[in-house]
Amino acid sequence: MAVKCANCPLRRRELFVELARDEVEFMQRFKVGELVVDPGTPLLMEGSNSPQLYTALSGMGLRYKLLKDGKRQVINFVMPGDFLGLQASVMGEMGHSVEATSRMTLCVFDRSEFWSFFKAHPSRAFDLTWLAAVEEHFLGETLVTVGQRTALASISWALLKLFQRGKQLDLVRDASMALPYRQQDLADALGLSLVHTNKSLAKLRQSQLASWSEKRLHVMDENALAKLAQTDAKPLPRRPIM
Amino acid sequence: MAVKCANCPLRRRELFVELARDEVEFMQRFKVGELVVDPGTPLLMEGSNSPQLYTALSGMGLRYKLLKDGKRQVINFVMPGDFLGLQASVMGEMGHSVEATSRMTLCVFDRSEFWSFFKAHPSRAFDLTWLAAVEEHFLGETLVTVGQRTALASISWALLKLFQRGKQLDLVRDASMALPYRQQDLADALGLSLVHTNKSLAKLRQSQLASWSEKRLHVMDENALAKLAQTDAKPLPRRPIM
DNA sequence: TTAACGCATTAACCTATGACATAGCTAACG
DNA sequence: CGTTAGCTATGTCATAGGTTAATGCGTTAA
Repeated sequence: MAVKCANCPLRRRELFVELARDEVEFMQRFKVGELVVDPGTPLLMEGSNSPQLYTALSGMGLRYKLLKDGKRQVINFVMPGDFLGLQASVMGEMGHSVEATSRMTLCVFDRSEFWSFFKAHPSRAFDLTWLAAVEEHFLGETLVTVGQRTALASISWALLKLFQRGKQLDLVRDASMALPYRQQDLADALGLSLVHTNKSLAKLRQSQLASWSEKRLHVMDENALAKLAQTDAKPLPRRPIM
Repeated sequence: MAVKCANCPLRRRELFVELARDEVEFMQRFKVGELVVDPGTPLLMEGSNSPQLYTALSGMGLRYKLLKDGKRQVINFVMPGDFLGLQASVMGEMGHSVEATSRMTLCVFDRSEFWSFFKAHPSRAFDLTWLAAVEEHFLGETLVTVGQRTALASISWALLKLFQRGKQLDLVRDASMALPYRQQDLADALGLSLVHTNKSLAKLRQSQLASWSEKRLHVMDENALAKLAQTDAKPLPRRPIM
């Protein structure tokens, strides 16, 4: 049974900006249902123009691109609140694929009504653009990481970001959260080899700043971790949720 | 004397989707003038919330981020038709800085009217989102490059993209175009050292596929270059222009 | 005219990271 | 209970690319 948008617990999280009541009602009209998928399920395919639009409600996943030689670049980690399918809606095709890495539940929207976001509700159209800008902003930071930081700093940065995201989604208990990814996923996100990722994770664990094993991330010293990652520990900017 | 939007020659280039007449008139109302800047001029600053919004009309520039240790990541190369300042408009601050690397002329829009794009003209709001999605798409490709490709392939990829962009902007004559960047700029875009970039450029020159020197890029064999870059030479998708 | 500067180029040397090989752990399955 | 498959962990060796430094060359500034 699908959650009514009016009762959506996710939307109330600290990370998200508040919606006016009429905006919530507006969204409710587009919600056609909920989808629950198992780990490994592909949700969107690069190059496709699929009619689905989702907001992740729970669980996690990956955005990624594949090269012809089989290499994979993970573009981003999908967490609750993320909006999936925007590129296909505006550009006509997805620039990357998306798949679940844990059991996920997704809010499904009717894309044939997408255009009415723009026509009928300017504030929601604005938020859509905002979301795209947030994504662009984050990809810029990722590029800095992959291009300029050392392996250890990259890994620290990635774990820190995931942890901050988790905190604001209320996924953290006792400085620890579930992180349902494989080391290979992180390696592919940072342009590192699996082996080197593994070794760097070990080093990080020894440093007592953070540890990630058995699908759980523990962060012992967020500030020191941020320092190692050559960044500051300032909270993530708030953003809209669809 | 500023060009009237109705007569804008840039908008007619192959790269851009066509605008309806009323859309052109709508844009004209926001155009407050034109700006001409010299090489090296900063246009937007990371973290700032500047009131300017630009569309590049001619000349080139860079989007980049700086790290505290002085390293720089070039996020993207700015070419005619690019829209600058969107992030600040929706998120409240820029995620990167922008500066000119050649003499540039820019179309200046009044940001205080930005909101009326959404309220008064849904199709233009849609295009704004489209632009953000295009940028996100391109950053994804860049991430693949920096994360997965070898130095030579990265450089081939970057030169190919710049060349394709140039072609569609009608900047290419005799398989060659102006490319007003330093080797350091390309190095910072691809996460490579200056020295290694220089050596790889020399190798590319020897291979007779492409050469870039004295601020001019020559592409002798686009398909072979694409192959070296591990990509295909398909034309860039069309996109809106503001 | 010279000095100073920015940029391209080259060479010598070094290291962070990748590739390969192997082994152990855990979960699923018949 | 043994087998298989997927993942993590570690050691050794190889290399792509980084770092440093020196040279040259054209342009600007005094």
